[in-house]
Amino acid sequence: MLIGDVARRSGVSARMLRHYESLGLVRPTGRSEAGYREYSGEDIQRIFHIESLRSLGLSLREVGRALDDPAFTPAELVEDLIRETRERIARETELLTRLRRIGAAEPADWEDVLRTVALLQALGSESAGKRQRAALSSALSSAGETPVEALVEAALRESDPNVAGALRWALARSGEGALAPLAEGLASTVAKVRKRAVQSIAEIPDDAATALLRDALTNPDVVVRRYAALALAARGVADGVPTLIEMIVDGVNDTDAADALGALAGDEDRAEQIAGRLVGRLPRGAAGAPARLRVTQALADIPGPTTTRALAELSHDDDRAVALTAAYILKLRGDT
Amino acid sequence: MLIGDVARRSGVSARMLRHYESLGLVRPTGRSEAGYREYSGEDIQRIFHIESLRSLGLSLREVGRALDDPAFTPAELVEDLIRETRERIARETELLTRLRRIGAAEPADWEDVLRTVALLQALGSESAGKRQRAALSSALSSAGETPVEALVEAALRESDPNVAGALRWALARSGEGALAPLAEGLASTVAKVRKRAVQSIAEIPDDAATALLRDALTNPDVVVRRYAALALAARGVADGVPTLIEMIVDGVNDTDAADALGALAGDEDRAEQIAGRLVGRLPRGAAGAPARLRVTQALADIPGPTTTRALAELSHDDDRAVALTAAYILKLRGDT
DNA sequence: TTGCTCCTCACGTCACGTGAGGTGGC
DNA sequence: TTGCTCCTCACGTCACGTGAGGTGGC
Repeated sequence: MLIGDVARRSGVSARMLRHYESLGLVRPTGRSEAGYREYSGEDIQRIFHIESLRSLGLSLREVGRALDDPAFTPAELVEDLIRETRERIARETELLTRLRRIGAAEPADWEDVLRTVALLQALGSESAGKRQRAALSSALSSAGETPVEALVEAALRESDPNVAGALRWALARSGEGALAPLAEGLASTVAKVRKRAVQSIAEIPDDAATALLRDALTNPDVVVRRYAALALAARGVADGVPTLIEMIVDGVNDTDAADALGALAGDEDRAEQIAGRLVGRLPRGAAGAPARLRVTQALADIPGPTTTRALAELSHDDDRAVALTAAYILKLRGDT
Repeated sequence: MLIGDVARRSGVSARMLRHYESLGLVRPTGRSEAGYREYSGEDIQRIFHIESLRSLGLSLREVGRALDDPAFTPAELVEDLIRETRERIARETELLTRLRRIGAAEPADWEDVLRTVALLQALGSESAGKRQRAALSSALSSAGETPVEALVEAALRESDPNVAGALRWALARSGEGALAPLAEGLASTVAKVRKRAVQSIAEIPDDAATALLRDALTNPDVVVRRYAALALAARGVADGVPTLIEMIVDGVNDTDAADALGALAGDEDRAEQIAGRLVGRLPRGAAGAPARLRVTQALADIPGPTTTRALAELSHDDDRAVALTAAYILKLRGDT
């Protein structure tokens, strides 16, 4: 078969067939009188074998060794090819993410692109100072210029508290785009990521963030629920009251929780409800004394008759610290 | 700054800096008396810009246009880059799958590799004939030579009934490796894939396949449950009896289901149980007559006193077809 | 005779690396 | 003086594409 036919059937150009020959990969079995290359069936088989190996990513040199050097065994090379392919995929995937973020920022010119590339690079930098500057510059730039997803990713990854603060501030100013990826962060398998997610959401003022915090009250992670409850209380939303009360009973961040309850107790009806719930969770006995003391202290910020009655009773508590505290609070309230 | 310093700080080799210059990308602002290139701060900025754009996958030519041609706007090019990156990832992912399958077959030499490549290619071919030949040759080759995952993938995708049969046969002979990916097929979102998966498992004789079929009895897809029940009955496993009875009542593949029940009724106790369940599901009234007829016909294959009593009653059924059929079966059984 | 195929030789592409042979600055 | 840096010119790499200029077969 002449070279043109072989090229047509194999999909390998005549130029490449000659190139293969010059590398010693396929040597046509014969030549016609006029010097035309004549490929035999075996030659064509060989060409298909070359193409098969090339389709796996072998270089022409490697193909040559594979077909002619019996000591050149596949195991190791195939392993290398797998590793290299994985690495390429990882790199390309990372590139795709960056490109998508740049595209999403709808750059008007290449300067916009360069700014975004620099920002993304700085957000992912090893240097906390660079990350900090990037976060601040992103917070100060006008909305839509920074890829929000990248900010969220950085905020969920950031361990430096100063940088984290700057990133949350930038997120709070970045518009609604942040909430969806932050909601994903709440479902992360990594505890720190979940915590950073709820902290970031807590600093976003709008109603959608509030709704997300409400959802977070049913998050499987108690840390998330606690942050959500505190943040909701600061917005005047009482849905997190049971969580806040548990925090007081359990002695976890109990002064913050007590402050939050106090803030919610501005409304008279709600104050009565909170007082009732707090009193209902008063632990009994000597073992319960520390928790009883915390609940007593929390009652200090809750007005209303239920609290007053409870404090009067607590002022005769078996535990001296509880009794003294209750009496002191009662005196301060001036409604003994 | 001289070229060596610039190279060290920017990570771009001196050779490449000269190359950039020859392409007109960065021209150092000055030259020393001895002809040394002197780069200014702006030049270095420019170099970083070049590297930023190259990191996005722009060619040097594209970088040049981006930095110098105001009409060359990013939107379109970024879109193209995204598309091309996606395509590369898709290709690389496909390559990785092939490489992994080849590696898993543990080829001793490159001939093994070539055989596997050819087989994978044939299994994915457009030509049903090629797929058929590949399936048969894989079924006839010794175990471990064919990447089982590829066979499963082909079997779950195959619409030609002949090829599908050959693939299921190959799978049945391929060892246990097939069950895990077939189990995934049972959970596919595509109905046809689920059906092909259960049909393939049904042809694998070992106990693990039987266990998988048992699990399949609780599959959300009724089609899967039915195939599983039929296959289990053929293995003497009675767990699918309720499904088989529903098939008879609903008139879906009811003769196969009746045969399956008959096969299970070889055991005396089980025959009584099946008969009891069948009689319990006898629909009443004129509207139920067709289903009643199917149940009656199914009872023909179930021995035992419960069946005999039920048939005696059915032989006086209001529906003439039911009554005649019951009477006829009773007569055949010879225990009127 | 015409159009097609084949031949060899060789340059171009892309983003570089690596010399060779020579010179300037500390 | 020595070692370092810089200069220009140019070839090599990898897997090709694309001629140019010439010839053979139907």
